[in-house]
Amino acid sequence: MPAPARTSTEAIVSAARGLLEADGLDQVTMQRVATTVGVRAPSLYKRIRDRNDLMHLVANDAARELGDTLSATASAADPAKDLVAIARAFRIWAHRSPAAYALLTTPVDPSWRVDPDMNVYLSGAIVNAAAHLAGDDRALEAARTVVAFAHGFVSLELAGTFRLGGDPADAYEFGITTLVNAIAAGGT
Amino acid sequence: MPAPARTSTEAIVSAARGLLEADGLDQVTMQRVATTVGVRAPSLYKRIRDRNDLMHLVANDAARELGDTLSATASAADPAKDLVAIARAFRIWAHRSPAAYALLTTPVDPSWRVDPDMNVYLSGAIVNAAAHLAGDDRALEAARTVVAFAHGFVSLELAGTFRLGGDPADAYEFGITTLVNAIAAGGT
DNA sequence: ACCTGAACACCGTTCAAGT
DNA sequence: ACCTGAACACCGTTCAAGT
Repeated sequence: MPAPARTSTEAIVSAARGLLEADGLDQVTMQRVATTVGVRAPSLYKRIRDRNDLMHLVANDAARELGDTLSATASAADPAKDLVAIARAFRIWAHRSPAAYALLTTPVDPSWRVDPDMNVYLSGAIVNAAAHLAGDDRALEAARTVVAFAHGFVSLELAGTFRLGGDPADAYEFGITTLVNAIAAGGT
Repeated sequence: MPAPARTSTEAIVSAARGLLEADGLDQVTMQRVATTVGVRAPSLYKRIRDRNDLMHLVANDAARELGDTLSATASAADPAKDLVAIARAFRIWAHRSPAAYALLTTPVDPSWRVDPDMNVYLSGAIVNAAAHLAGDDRALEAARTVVAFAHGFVSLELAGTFRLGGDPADAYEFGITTLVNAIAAGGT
């Protein structure tokens, strides 16, 4: 009784994320994921509990990737510049992975939410830069404000809700800069 | 050959929205919607094209309702106070209809997006107040900034992404006030 | 130990047949 | 003109049977 493992959890999550970004959420079916990794649907249940669990893993995977990106952006030299650079990297990542971004920020089912510790990791770089800029006691508040604006802007932009006149990149840059200046000045 | 209309598009949309808010998006099935309005699933297709069309109608309905709420909030006396009051009403509405809010702002399928004119109506009160506060030429920019922050904050809050220390209502109030002040001062 | 076909309970959607 | 049961192609998930 041999047991040739023909796939892996990693490959399954990666396939699901690929389908998500390419064809949208409702094309991420167990059957399509299975055939993508070269196996039949029932075999997936050896590695994941169910489809909700799979979506949760995909969300976590995207969060880790975004967290890595933001961490790699901070240079720790100038906190104000870092905060702007992080916000910029945040928007660029979301534009590259719009479906994963939506999954991450607006889980369709509560069980899809990323793990708490992953959320901490995800916001680490921003909170760190905010602490340097605004002081430890105001770090969370400042980080929250920046994240709220950045997420709100990107989310509306990706959803196509913006009746935007000018260049969105300029508007984003302007909003973030204004916010960071206000934080540095002790405003927010 | 009589033809007793046993339901209506309005009743169908209302039932769908009720199910959405009560049991979540994937409980909004054609069968449950149908039995809720006292009919069998195939009959729904006499009034709506398909499930995507139904979700689109639900999103539009929610947008109209939110638009009504925001319009009713503006008093046109003090634009700065109006903007804060509108932002407050925005958050309260979202908290009362979290599932509809998510549907509205993050459509799972592109076909669910609210109609362009409904989007204009939805942002009307905010743009109007912003115009009074910042001038016509900066109105859109100012409105966009406020909406980005408000949506971002509420969205993260509802998704449970906030590692929030203090009272979120206070943090929201503080952020909006700071933003409105900055706009009034010509900052953003 | 992993993989599979068959089966079950569900979907969305179509359509011929009823009134 | 609207409503319905039956049917079709799909889901997610379970499980006994294969190797």
